[in-house]
Amino acid sequence: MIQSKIAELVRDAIRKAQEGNELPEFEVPDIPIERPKLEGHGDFATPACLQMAKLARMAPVRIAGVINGHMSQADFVGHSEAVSPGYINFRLADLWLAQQVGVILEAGDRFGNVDLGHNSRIQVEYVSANPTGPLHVGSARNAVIGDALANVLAAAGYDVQREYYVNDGGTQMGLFAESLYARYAQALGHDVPLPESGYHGTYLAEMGGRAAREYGSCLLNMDHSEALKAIGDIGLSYTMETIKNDMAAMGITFDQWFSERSLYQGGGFEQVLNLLRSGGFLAERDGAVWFTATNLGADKDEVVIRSGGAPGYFASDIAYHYDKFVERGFERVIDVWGADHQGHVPRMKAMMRAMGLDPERLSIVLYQLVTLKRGGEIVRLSKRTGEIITLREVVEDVGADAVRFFLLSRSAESQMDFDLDLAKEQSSENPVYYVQYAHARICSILRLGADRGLDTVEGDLSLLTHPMELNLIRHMLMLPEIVELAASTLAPHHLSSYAQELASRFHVFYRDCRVVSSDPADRELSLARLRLMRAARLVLARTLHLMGMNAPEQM
RNA sequence: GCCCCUGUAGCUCAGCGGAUAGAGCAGCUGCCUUCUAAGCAGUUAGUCGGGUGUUCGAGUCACCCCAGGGGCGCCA
Repeated sequence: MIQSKIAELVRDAIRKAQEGNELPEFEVPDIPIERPKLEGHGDFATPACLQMAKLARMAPVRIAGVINGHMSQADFVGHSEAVSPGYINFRLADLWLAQQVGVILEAGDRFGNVDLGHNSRIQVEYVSANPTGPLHVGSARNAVIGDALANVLAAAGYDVQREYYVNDGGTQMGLFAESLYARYAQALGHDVPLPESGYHGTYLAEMGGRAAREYGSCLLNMDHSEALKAIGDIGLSYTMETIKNDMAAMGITFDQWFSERSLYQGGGFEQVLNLLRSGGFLAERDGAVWFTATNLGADKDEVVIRSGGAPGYFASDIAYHYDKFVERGFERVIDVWGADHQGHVPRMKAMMRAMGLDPERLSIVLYQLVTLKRGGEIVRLSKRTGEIITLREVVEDVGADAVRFFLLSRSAESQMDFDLDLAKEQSSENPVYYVQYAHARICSILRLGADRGLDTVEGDLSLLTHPMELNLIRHMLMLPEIVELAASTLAPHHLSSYAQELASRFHVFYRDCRVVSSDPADRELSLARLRLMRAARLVLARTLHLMGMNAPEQM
């Protein structure tokens, strides 16, 4: 990346200054290259001289002046200057910038890629909501963050696998089966009450009716535990069907749907237990088997096998992560969790240590829960009581792209309100359309160019000298930095502000620069600008796709 | 009580230890005979919750306090 090339120039200049005795000898520290906030400060700047003042026993400005005096020429640097209080500012060369349009076009869909991952295998596990009903809106943030993260990591050079963990075992699943059985029996005219703590949503009554239609009364004659097992599997297939559809409505597809039950089907679970036991990480207490996480830095121990003999959820988590790292060999795993599970994180890290794995290989991205509102009123959600707003409703109401953009425009750790009424009202004012509109406008220009028989390949890029052309190109070139930032900090929200700024620079360009001109004298400039448009479209579309959004050709 | 996250413009939020803290929305004022006005330009607006430190330099790091959210189950 260009930053490292600039740092190299600076290091080189320092060395020359030292050889010429204009600077004293000292160990040269790392040279930070940053993006100045103010446009007047150039494209890049280094505050290195501020840090070197002590080492050199000179005023920072003087150091900067000396170093800048020894700066070598480079095709990408148009100008560098030393300024008070001791910065060296760099401005990219206009011609070099213009030529980058060709570089972007050549890279095509790969523009923006960086090699952080060296093709190492990484898994992103997200959504993973209990299969006890349709997805509710709360899962939307998880889905959007996880999916964009997976996209960004792929762009950053990782071999990414997307996974949904299906909690098809455990207590909640049992309750679900009992509740559905009641609804099924009711649909057939039998007065079977819903369990006290069961699921009361209306969707369950519909599922009961469907089961009654599809399977008749045959389950009623079965042994009750057999019938529960059967209705549970039927319900599971129903919910997985809707969950997959809901995800598809958001444009999300998983590489694997991993069944919790499958963890107990081979001998894998016993193997992991033995591993922990032989490491001395298990203890019996009150008839249950505990994972002694407190010995590994966590604040609490955790039950693995309940006193009734059934494995607890943490047992599944252990076996599941063992499977991820050891059986399937992922080098890194990212779990996307709601903040209501944050207390669980230290035990997960402890588990990694107990299994002899570097805890750094497991990253848990926590996002704060979204407070749903309707006309300013907080909407409480619970699948059990049936108070539920489904993800599908919201997607159909507000639109998948708007939901994605909104949820990606804030960092995961920020709490946010999602007012469903407001989202609908504002949808025409939503920034999502601002960005997509820019893309549609570019497409419109390209269409006109094609109509006039102008090609988009031959243009002479050196004709791109207008400040707004260069302003646009400057920002297009930042995509790789954004990908690197988002991937290394696991924070895909950086994409949305980048997209907005990119769209803004295009709109300003559009105002000032006519692309397809009817004046024959402008033909060469038109061709050059059409190439620019093709590159701009590429970068904008790539950014939208990284966010999981569509890049419409018309609006 | 203990642990985690958050507190930045009227509202919703960006902001990798660096220069004069930004955007969108809302408000006000202008701009369509030429590639989409879902656009552009101008304008109003901040003790960065409060305090003390660390540093050449703090919205950013540390500690304390205040406020909001979440967690502290043989639920997941």
